[in-house]
Amino acid sequence: MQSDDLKDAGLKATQPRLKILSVLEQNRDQHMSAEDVYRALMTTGDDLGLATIYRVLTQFESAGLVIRHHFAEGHAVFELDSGEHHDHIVCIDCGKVTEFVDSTIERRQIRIAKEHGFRLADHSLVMHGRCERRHCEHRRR
Amino acid sequence: MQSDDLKDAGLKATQPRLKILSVLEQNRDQHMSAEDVYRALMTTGDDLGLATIYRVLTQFESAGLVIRHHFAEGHAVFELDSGEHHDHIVCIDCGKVTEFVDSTIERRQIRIAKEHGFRLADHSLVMHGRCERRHCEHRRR
DNA sequence: GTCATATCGAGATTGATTCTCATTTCCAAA
DNA sequence: TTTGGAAATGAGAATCAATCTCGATATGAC
Repeated sequence: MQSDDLKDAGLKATQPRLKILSVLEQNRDQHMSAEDVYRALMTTGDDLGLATIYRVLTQFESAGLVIRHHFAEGHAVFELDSGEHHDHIVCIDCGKVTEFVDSTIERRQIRIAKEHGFRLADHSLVMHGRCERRHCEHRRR
Repeated sequence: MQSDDLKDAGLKATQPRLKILSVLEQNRDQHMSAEDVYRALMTTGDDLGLATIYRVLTQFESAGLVIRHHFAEGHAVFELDSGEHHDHIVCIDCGKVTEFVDSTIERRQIRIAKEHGFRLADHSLVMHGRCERRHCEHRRR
């Protein structure tokens, strides 16, 4: 049950937090911005304050429930932490995000980081390109 | 001569643009934010408006003179386009940026992108990690 | 149920960046 | 060289995402 997830994370199981967690679970395949979560809750009649969304998402991040990404130039996006590491390709034009894992790159990544004096403990890798035209119908907001 | 660089790029060779270009050239090894450029010019007594810095950097980017990066969460940084492609590792703690090129990763990168329907024409790759403690003295602003 | 405490929400605030528009600069033609 | 008009600049207002403040409210241990 979700309220246990929250308690395990050391957070009280409040209505707002449960609602936000629920939205994230219903959109496991998406990367949602705070604004996205806000709007999703609006449509179901749960209008939480935007400040709360930001605060709770940050708490979730600290608790290891979600991962925060800074893909595009603008706003941060969040995804539930599945526990399975993966990297991302982001379309420069439409913002579409695709996940992938490539063991060759994983390996070299760690090696290169080490060569340059970096510990990749908390690593992430983002590639930027342009996706096929047909995906670009929904332009970046 | 710098004014020719500007003209070749289709930009009038104005004083502000020459000054900004000059700052970037004097800091080829750095990644500078608009604010950094602003402060650098302050110290030499050339106080351009911050709006001008932002506007000119954007023009330089469109003209292909500089590359804009969005490494950390906050502000964008710029570097003169050397024409030689390279990728970056950014320290999560102090913001230190290191450049590298790895042909294995280059190759797989293109392959992976293609497999996922992306054209990597204008690609960039950023890794995030933590650099050796001793580099972290100058904390991120 | 009661209470101390954690949490919430609305609105103010911040920080980076962009926009507006009156003034200034550039440059090519006279 | 002077001049006219387009392009560029600067100061400050506006914007946008995100954070902070603080009085009001909900949570959960007792």
